Amino acid sequence: METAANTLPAEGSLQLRDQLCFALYAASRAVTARYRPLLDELGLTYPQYLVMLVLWERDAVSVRDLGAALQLESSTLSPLLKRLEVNGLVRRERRADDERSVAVRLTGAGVDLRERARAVPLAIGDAMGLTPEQDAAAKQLLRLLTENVTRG
Amino acid sequence: METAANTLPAEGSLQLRDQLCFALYAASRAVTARYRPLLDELGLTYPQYLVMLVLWERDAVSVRDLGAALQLESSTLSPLLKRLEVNGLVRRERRADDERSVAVRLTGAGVDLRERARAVPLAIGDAMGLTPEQDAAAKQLLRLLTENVTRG
DNA sequence: CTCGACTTAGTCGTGCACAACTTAATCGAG
DNA sequence: CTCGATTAAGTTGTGCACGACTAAGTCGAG
Repeated sequence: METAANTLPAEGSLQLRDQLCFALYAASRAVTARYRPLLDELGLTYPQYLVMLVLWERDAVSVRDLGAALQLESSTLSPLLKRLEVNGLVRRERRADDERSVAVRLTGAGVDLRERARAVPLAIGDAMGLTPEQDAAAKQLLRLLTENVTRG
Repeated sequence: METAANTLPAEGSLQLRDQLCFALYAASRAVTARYRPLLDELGLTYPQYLVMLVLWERDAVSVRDLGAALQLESSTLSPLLKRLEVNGLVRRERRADDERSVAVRLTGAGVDLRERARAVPLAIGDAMGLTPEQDAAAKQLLRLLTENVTRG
């Protein structure tokens, strides 16, 4: 309900503060920054954490399917997965039935990390400080936005 | 084939698709990707475009004030500004009254680029496809989220 | 005036993101 | 079966982002 004193949403404004894109960019970096100290404790970066979320849901995922889930290119995932492998959280092996494909699997350490990670979304949800209604509304709007912007 | 396609059983708090943080991260990258071809025409990256937005509003801004406006560190801005300078869009000069500070100023080409950039927010706003009410609601939620997550 | 604390830009190292490209494996029309 | 098209993963180069650090200028208490 920002009216009068707050707004001048001119058509085609080049004002930084008017732009949804900047609010989005700033919010995304602020949230990632908030995750950083928590994920440091787990030895993960934020994109690595997202990969682990996928693997904790369903193990033995191809690089292709990881990319589909996270909307990331193999050129981003391949080095990231190599770092996760060096850190002992995943293994990679070519699939026998299709040698082009690589199955990414959790190691014991990768599986074990899940329990320590359970506190993370709770802490972040707390820091976000949105009501359940606001959280749901934000997710809905962001998914709509992503959908529109991706297609079109 | 055999394994499930894209079903999402909502059971745990570590589900990727339940997390606002992922919706935010994906939306931010999707919007930036949408900007890319438009900004390529102007010879700008998305963060460079944000810097230009600030300079088009108010010229002769210090690196410090750019950082405050965009929430970016000097370690991000310094190389970015150097690239803008190489591309002929800005000049940098130490302030006479405080030699620590650097004033970033638009060149003629930098000023001229503003008119060509006017079409960009219109095209993006169109691609986002949100109603004015949804756009306002998203901005409000994202600013609240950023505020909460940054402080706290 | 002096010297230590603070401020401002900037450098360096690490890790994303992504476009363009490469390599290797699989598929499929003829 | 064959060979060109397609697909999967990875490599390379560029440009953010940010933490840790550095160099240089400014300020202020004594």
